[in-house]
Amino acid sequence: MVLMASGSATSGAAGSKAVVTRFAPSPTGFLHIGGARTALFNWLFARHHGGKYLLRIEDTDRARSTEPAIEAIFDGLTWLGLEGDEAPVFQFARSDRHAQVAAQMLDSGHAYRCYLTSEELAERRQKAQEERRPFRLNSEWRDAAPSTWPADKSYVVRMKAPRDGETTIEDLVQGTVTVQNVEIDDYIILRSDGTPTYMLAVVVDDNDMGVTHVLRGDDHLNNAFRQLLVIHAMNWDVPVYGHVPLIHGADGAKLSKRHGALGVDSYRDDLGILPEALFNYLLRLGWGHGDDEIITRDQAVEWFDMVGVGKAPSRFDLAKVQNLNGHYLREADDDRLAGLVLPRLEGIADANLDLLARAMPVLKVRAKDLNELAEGSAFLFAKRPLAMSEKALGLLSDEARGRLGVICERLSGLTDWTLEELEANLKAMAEELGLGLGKLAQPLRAALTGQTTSPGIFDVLVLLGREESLARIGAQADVPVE
RNA sequence: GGCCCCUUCGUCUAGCGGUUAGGACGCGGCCCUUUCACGGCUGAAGCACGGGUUCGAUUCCCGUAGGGGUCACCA
Repeated sequence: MVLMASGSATSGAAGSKAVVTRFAPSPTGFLHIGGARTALFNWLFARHHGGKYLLRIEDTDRARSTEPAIEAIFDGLTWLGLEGDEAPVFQFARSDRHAQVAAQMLDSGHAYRCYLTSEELAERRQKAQEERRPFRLNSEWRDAAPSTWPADKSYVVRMKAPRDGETTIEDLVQGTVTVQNVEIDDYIILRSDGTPTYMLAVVVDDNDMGVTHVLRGDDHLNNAFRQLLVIHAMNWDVPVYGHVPLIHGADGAKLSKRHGALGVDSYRDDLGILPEALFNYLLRLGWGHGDDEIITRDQAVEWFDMVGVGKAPSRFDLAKVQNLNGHYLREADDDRLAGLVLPRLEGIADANLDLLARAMPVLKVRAKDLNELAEGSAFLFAKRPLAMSEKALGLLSDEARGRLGVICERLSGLTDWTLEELEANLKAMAEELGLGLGKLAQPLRAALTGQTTSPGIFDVLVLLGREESLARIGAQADVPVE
């Protein structure tokens, strides 16, 4: 071994090459939260190291892959800002190449034709289970001479896994992981119809795409050992692996549809979450950087590294997503928010966008998501007579209605309908009547919004404008007897 | 069940032999206040258990328990 001059040292198996990562979902459903985080980590890792981040659709399972799923995945990735650096690769389109690699391994003796049928396999498995011993394939076709190959039967192509020794992976997340080779089975790389399986395709494509770092869910950790067989058989470079722990539901069980495993589109459309909030949340799930909680995209790129990724699975916590979302909502541009909220309001014309945007500063501090924002802004567009909530009605006692009459009269004489004027007047009025401002503000709030909670009452008055405000107050007021 | 992996407040995490075990979400209290929020202050809450190693273990090693992943002609 030659010692390198200090300063020119490189690190890692693929250290001398530019980093290439990939996110490779199978289009059998929407982009779920775990997939989104895997994509995020791959994107971040590539950005951090100044490398490339690629997308590949693993659609070799023709029966389960669907076009809508592909669209949903791209849609989700785009929303989160995790588009690939190059056009995505569709795995199925490369099946000739996969078959070619399989043929090569067949020739070199690393793989073999296996004429065992699914039924025969199932029988052997069941027998093994009945005898309570681990099932190991041990196909009689593994070393069969070509002369014994039946001409009239279809076959699958299997890898010839070593039967002794052990294999070790230096995983970026999991550390050193060693598996006895007997645990690795002669898995199928070509189905009986000649199509490649995922196990083959993933390795061929990663190699051909120049992927240097394979970062994926740790449900693939065992697969890595199997995939190494192909890599070694083909004499290809071994990528650096990083198997990230899975995300579980709030109850610790595997994420399923019942446990918050919604598509990211649901977080956007149903829960009203902002992409930057989900980005931040996903980043912090399984990864940490000191005490930092609110982390921008740029900071994430600067700080992210796989050494910060924990080995234990983490639970998804919607409350924290919403808290984060509240933060980003407050930070978000008002026009942007108005645009996002308007479609959530039934039958409100685009012309109201301006009012919505003007109301946003006082609305967004009170909301955790776009739905709450929409609810909070509903009073702006309510038609008279206003629907009153039960609590609001409770605020409108005879006494309160009387006071509303006084307020109505007083405010209608106001020359300037401004925050300052309104505030000065109402406060003066409260003092004159010897009341706390609340005694005036609460009935006023009820009359103006039909609710007991709203933005500051002076803000509400200004937002609604003179005419509408007076009309709403008047509708609930008893005109004082002169 | 075999194999692999994991274990710090309820949750996400910081910690990388010596700390009053830190932060955040959530929860309680107080302050601010026209409501609700926001914001500020504050409180309760954790090293799964048992052995080692060590002058000293949350930290290193080994067990136990618990959890997760994986064992397809799915990916």
